[in-house]
Amino acid sequence: MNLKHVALQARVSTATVSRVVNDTRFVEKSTRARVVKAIEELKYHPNLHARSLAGGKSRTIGVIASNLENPFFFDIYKIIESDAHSRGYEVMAANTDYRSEQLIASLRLMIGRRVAGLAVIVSEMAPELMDELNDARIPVVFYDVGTPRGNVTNIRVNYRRGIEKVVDYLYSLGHRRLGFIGHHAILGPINERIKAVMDAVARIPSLEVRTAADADTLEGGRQAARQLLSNGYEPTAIICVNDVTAVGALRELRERGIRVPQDMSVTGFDNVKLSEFCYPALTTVHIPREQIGHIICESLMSKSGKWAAAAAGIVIDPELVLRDSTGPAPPGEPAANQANGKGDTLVEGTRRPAVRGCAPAR
Amino acid sequence: MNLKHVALQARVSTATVSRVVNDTRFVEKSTRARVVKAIEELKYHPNLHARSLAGGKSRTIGVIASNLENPFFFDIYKIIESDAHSRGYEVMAANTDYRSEQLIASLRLMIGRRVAGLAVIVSEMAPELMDELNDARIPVVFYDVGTPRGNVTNIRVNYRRGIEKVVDYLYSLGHRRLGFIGHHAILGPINERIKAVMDAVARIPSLEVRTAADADTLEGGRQAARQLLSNGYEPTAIICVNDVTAVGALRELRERGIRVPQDMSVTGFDNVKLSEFCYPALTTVHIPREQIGHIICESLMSKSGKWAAAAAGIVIDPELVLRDSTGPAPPGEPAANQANGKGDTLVEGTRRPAVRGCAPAR
DNA sequence: GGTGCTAGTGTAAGCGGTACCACCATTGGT
DNA sequence: ACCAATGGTGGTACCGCTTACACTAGCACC
Repeated sequence: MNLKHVALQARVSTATVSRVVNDTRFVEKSTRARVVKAIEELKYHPNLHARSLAGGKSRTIGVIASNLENPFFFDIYKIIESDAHSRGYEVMAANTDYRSEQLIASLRLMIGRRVAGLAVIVSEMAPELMDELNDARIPVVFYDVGTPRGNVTNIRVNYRRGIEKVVDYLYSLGHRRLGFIGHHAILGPINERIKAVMDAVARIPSLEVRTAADADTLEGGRQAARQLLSNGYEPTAIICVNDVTAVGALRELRERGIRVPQDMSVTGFDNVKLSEFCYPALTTVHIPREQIGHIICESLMSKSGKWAAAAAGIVIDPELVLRDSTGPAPPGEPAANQANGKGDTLVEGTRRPAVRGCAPAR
Repeated sequence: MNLKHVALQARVSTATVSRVVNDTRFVEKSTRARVVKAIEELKYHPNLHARSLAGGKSRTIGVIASNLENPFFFDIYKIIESDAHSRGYEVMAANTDYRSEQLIASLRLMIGRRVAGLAVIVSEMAPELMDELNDARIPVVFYDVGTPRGNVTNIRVNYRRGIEKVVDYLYSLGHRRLGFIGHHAILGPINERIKAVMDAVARIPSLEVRTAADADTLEGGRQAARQLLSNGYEPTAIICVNDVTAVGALRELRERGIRVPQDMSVTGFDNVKLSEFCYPALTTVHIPREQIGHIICESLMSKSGKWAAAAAGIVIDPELVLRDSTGPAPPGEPAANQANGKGDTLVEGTRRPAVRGCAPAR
């Protein structure tokens, strides 16, 4: 069951067995064959803990995400995993569920495992934790939180700019009363996102907005929509913090007999695959998850720190993707300025001719 | 930054530090305080590899799934994770992407890490691997593959029965030409599933069916639907291997102007949350993922093997869930027997009155 | 005043590998 | 014939931690 047993069986020393297993140095063919045979007979599987301990260096990189259930996170995870595998690394994932205690636990776990690198893709990040991480001397990449320091790289998305594009676009369609659907995440960045929405709206005097929040799930989006619409407030467009919650909101609207986009426009965020497959397809904001994943791997695993240094300040400018869930504000609303005068770079999605009358009868 | 350093700093022995860290035995208050202080000052994080190695026993359980991107797998994973955490275990996940080499790699990884238990939720499983696992003396639970043996428990879903219920239901609605959308999984069980479909159809003489397959993703479902419909074959109902591919198929149909369920009925499988949120909501078959997750944890982590023994033969009988994606076969089809005479247990989903005319104009 | 507990602590033997070093044959060069 | 490489192998000191065991006080009990 361990090296010694195999060595005994193959009548060699443990060192030689180790050489065979790791394919290092020169081992005579016949000896190697004996060892391989012994390994198979004894069904020997090297103890990875012992290996890591003795070897000192780890070949695994950790990924901590807020909610792997959301394809946004999972897509990034997958990229990291495939990049890592192709370089001979393993990947360990951990979910925080937006809970900071869980983040702490996961962080300590990763440090305890002495991972070779760590990607932290969460919205809840306390400064103390960053210190703790910094002292652990592990290469770290943060997405969307934290600040670059010694061994930590930082990738940011200009979320604010993305929201502005959405708001401007909705404004150009004549929408004046907006709703925002967020998700529960008590700490920093999410509030920062709500703030981004508030600020984007505040730039334009005639706009107003109300917010609601629930879990970062389909059901959460639905609940938030319900909450948003339950107070007599009647927005003509709902901006959702991401595509998943947007799909949740779509369902609530459908069940209320509110047609999208005729009666109500809805926007998502992230441009997750699902946003193309739901009905109606979501107007959303594209976040280049693939690129993000690659950058993370690059700065975590490339020997030269050059790239990492370059990436230390990377900020991504997201693009608007137009699909079928947005349209002109319903008539009876304040006169609309239909021109899209903002000069934003719009990416035309797989948009089809306006769709009519598709909500189920109540 | 190891035990010794801490011991030195706190002027105690390494054993005492270990006792403090693990909260075992009796350590005097003042001593403990000194140690804790030293730990914090030195930002000490115990090396988990060393711990596992020295301790001998592991507190982590492994989960290997075919495609964690599919909520079916992820839901089970989440249950396992939460159950495990509440018992003080860690969880390590691995994805195989339906690739058997990846399965082998993941399996060896888990064995190498000496996990305390292993849940294998995949469709690709070669017998040799089962042997290898069996010899590793690790408690294992298989979902849907393998056979119970020494330390392996087995959970099965009567997939065949589920498919029969779907076929019978569609038949009762007058459908005679069916399509089946699967996904690429070369090995055993999936073919077994296609076989289940074939058999279920073969029971009823007037039925015919054709199949298509692509990846287990939204896009894959769409491609498979495209493939299915591209040969001049005109089914009136499409049975999908799971909800995700069904949602993919829905999109393809929508884009072709084929109305669901008026022109075409579509069914999913699994009853994933998404199946309620897509449009139209999917008629599907409920697989109790929560129960499955709990059973897995129970048989992996309960000290008494009683439960495990009981679970060794567990077979789950899935239930049909009716929603909006199925309806009577379009007129012009062979006379339909509208009665649902099969006496199946049907679960009435959140079904709303028949919906009309909702596909976008082409 | 021994004897037997118990609480509190130190010592050191592993856990299963890795990797450095030493050693022994062969070689081949001079 | 001698020495230096070189291929192939064994010996063994760690890696950082847990844990059995030993030891020391202090205290209650005959």
